[in-house]
Amino acid sequence: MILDYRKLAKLKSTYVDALPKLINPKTGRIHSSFNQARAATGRLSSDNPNLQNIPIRDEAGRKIRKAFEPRDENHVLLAADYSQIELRLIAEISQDEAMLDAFVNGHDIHQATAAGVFNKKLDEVTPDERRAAKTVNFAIIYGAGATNLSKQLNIPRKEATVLIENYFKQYKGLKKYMTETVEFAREHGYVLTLMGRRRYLRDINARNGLERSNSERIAINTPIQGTAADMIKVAMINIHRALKEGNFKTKMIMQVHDELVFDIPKEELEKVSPIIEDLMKNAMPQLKVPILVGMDTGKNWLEAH
DNA sequence: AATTTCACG
DNA sequence: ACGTACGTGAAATTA
Repeated sequence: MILDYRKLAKLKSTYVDALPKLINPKTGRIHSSFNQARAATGRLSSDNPNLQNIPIRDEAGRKIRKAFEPRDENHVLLAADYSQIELRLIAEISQDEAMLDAFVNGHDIHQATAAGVFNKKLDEVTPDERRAAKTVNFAIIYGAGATNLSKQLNIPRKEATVLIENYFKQYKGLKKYMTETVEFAREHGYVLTLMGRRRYLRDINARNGLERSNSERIAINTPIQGTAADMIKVAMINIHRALKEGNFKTKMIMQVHDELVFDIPKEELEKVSPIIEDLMKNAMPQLKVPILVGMDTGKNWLEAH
């Protein structure tokens, strides 16, 4: 009951009460800031208000997302998302054969991972196994250990250890990438995204084991999260230019890490949406791994997903 | 002013 | 032997 209460109190104080106060009387809209040099990985952040943490995961929160609408009834919102961008990029960066293969062949990556770690054929994977494999995929990106994974999956630590072992048997290239990235960081004191942006890691050679471990996880995660950030930034620049050069009235109004949101006059939709899709997919055209973009429109932000 | 909690990717 | 999942921002609570 306390948790239920807090869930609603959070939504009320952070969104329902706060957002209407931030509507600019001249424009009738909320004008937040997107900070370009704040997040250590190269992501954007958003504040005043933060538009990158508008609820979506549960029913009460979805009602808040519904309140975000296009400027008028002649416009629609379009949301364009990169599909599993960080997993695709770890496959690309590590050049792991099995993971690249899964993406190239258009497999469901979580299902493919489940088949590997549970020693099953693709079509024999159960929904629970797929869910567990999804958690493992994300745990790996963040450098989680067996203790954490066991808590996430509500299983004994030993079983989590086995899952991780099977995972790296399946994706040997990922293991290699992680080891080599930490070695690179120890030697140079920084790590790199695919586009060459650096993040320095002061504690990578710390004598304090916890500090060192923290830095090692950052070393593993930053090239992935940071490359995804680089990619969407390139896409945003190219899209902005294309909208300008085409004299479109479409406005790019939000970015949420792997998603762009546009306010589009209905009559422009047919012309503009393939341009957006193309420029998002091809922001980094030299990659082996396929990059997919999902797109949807609606009369509010919830419907556009 | 610092910490905790919780919203998102 | 133990223990550690990455990146944010806002509101409420505690010091």
